[in-house]
Amino acid sequence: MTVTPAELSAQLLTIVDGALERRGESTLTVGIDDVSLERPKNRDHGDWASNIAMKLAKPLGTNPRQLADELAEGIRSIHGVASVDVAGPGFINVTLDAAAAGALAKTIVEEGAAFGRGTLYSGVRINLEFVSANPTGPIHLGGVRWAAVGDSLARIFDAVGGEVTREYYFNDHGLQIDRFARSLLASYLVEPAPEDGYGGQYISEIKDRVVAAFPDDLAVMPRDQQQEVFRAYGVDFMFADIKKSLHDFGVDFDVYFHENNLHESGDVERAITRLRDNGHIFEADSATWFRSTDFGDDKDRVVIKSDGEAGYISGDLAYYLNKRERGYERNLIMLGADHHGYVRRLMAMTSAFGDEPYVNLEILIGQMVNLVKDGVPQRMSKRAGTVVVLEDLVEAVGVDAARYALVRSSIDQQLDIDLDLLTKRTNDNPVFYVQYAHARTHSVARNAAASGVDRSAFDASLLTHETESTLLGVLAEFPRVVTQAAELREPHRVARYAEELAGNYHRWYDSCRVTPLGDEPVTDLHRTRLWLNDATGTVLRNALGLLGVSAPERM
RNA sequence: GCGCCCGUAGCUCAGCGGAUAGAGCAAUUGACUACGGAUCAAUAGGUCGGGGGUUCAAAUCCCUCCGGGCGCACCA
Repeated sequence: MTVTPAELSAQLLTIVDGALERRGESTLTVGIDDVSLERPKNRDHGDWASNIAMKLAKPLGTNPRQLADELAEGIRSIHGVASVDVAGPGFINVTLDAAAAGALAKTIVEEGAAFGRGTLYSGVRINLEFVSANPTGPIHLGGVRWAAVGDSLARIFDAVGGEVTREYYFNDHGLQIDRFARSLLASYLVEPAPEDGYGGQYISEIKDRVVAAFPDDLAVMPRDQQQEVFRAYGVDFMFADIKKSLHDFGVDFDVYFHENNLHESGDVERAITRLRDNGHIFEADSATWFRSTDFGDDKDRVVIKSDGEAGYISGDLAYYLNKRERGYERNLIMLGADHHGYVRRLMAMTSAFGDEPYVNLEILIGQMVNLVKDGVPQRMSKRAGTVVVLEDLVEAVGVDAARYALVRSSIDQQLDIDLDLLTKRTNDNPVFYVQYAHARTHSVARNAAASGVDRSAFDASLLTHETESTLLGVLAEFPRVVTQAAELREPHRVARYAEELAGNYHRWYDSCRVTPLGDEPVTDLHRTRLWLNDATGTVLRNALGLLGVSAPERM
């Protein structure tokens, strides 16, 4: 019978409640989070530790060690607990017996891909918008980061029961697109690129494709019609390219939402009307404004400009309402640090619609990606030809290495990408360390089969080696890591966990053999270890899966 | 000036208010006639940017100062 940290926590909660009851304490409530056990860094402190006695000592007006002793007494009677010690200022250290801890290996193998999944967002409809790069050029390094992180986050939400929609906001309305069209046209007419336009090789390539695809004679058309052709065809081509490169990167969106729809469907007017009805709209300087300062924004925002055109925020208003009407209770948008100024106005909008900011709408701000060469940050410049786009990155290091490098750091941290480093010194990217560990589990399993070791027996009490109990402890943490990554919106936790697991596996491999040496007989210890080996492979595969990184069986 | 993020080992970065702050790379030294050496073991390397505060306990929370990045339009 398996003893998981979750079960242990639940039982500890009962014990704590009992202690509170004996004291006649009714005002103090203790939740499951308060008693969640942590894995001590130091092995001498047992398999699991709780600080609950220290937390409760003060409100109860008691001595933490005394309380800990009392709780420890109860914990000793839990099935599978080998020993309980009270240490330091009042830590309760729990050591499991080998059989109870080791049973997990079998559980994991039997659960397979389901191990690690949770229920945090069961049935919750989540809309996760990310990348959303303008279709005016290929996806740059920054956008690639959001692609990797966003997709991984979506996988994690899915793993904890969320009904996730990956959404790409396709900005096909407004000035940027005009500039793009004018740039294509200029290229076609062999004129210099517009001052505010786009340059680069891809412009001329797209131009050629438009010319090839357009059925009629472009040359005889008036200039404004030519530009319209380049706009319509060019955007489609660019967009198809973006879709394809994202797909090749392992990122597929469920919804590509066209901003134009919001303007054409009347959603924008409806959104403004709704705000007006709620009294949040005013007229000034012949423009129409949203009084966002009523909701904490630092200035009011123009929704209809004095020239009658919709202000930028109008699209956001309509888009948010549209998402809400499509039934998403949680809407997340990932943006780069250069957009962090939007957060306040978008939260003001959320409040103005009567929703709860930071709950119904959440903006995840990720810091910028720098291209580094020989330790020196490179200014990414189109003219200097130092722009790195999605395809460049994948071509240089491959999808797995690229995704892993982008997802293993906190998004709060600026990220340096050194292509030479990632390419030449592959050890600098721990993805290979993790993948190798996974490949090794399969290699071991193949050898085991060849030596006649199978999973016909399982005796967890045999898993007594130090590296085995450590490995089991790490395996047991996986579900919590996934849940925490979902709660905090931090996929990098899964990557770091995978590295830790891989390290513990390698160490175990080094000291515990699954296949017998020479003519030694096959024993139940070998068979049981095969379960542990396979369990580790399963968890490594599950973890890499959450990152969108492959788990090769051979390397 | 205001706002957001960052400052942890030589470098790149983890670190959920807890026990002796960790990993990879780089450095030094070991381990293959043992399931793959893309591995493992060991050594060295830290005023957790500075200063206050809260707490039984602070890298973690609060205040402040100093550095670095980014942003503050009737542009999108």
